[in-house]
Amino acid sequence: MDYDPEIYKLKAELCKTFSEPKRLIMIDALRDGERAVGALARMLELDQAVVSRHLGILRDRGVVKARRDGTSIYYSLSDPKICEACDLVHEILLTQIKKNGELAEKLVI
Amino acid sequence: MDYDPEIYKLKAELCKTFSEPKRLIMIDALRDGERAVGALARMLELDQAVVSRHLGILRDRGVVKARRDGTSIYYSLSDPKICEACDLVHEILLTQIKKNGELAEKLVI
DNA sequence: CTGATATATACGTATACACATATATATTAT
DNA sequence: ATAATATATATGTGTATACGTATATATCAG
Repeated sequence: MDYDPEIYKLKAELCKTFSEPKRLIMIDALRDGERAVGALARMLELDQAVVSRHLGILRDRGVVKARRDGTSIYYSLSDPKICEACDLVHEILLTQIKKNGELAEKLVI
Repeated sequence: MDYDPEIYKLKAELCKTFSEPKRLIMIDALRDGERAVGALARMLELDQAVVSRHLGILRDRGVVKARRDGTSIYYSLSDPKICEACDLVHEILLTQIKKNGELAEKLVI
């Protein structure tokens, strides 16, 4: 079997980018289009430094791209497939919750 | 905006499950069907304890399920969507690499 | 019950990450 | 040049996680 470790390391790093609740919320908030850092911070009621740091991480991993306009920096998703991936994770989670619900019912009986 | 923190926490935990190269390799190794712990360890040339621990993490997060047969425990993917999600991550990564390649070419010129 | 095989876990250690706070940088207007 | 606004980063701290090694548990054959 030839599982190229380098590729899997990169994939894991990309997944790690999605492994933080606030970053996932930010990604969803960027679905409708670009947002400036401050706008995102206010919208999500998060500290400016926190938003900036998380956006920096997303940018370093190529998940979002930045565009400067004056003093503001606008961030947007770099690939529509990122939304698809998040949707899939959502579906997987819903399936899990549903299964657990059924299991809970069985245990109650 | 109503971003339910609980849901995003669960999503992030699920993504965290995918944030480890060895776990991603294991998931791919389980695409063809169930495998016992020892078989996986030999196949991937990993320590038994390491494989067991990672499988335990995947199991706790509902990514794989376990079936005992004698002294062996066979693990398999719990949801085909997990493969789809990994495929999407792979595509996103390839797109990134391609973009970086183009950028590199531009820089060379 | 004993030994053999398969799997899981406990412990110590090193590393990575997220946060709060404070500070630095960059751009524009005056 | 200076002030104002927007964004980024540095530092210290607590927490999580992955590993290697050793050990524990579970199942079966005899």
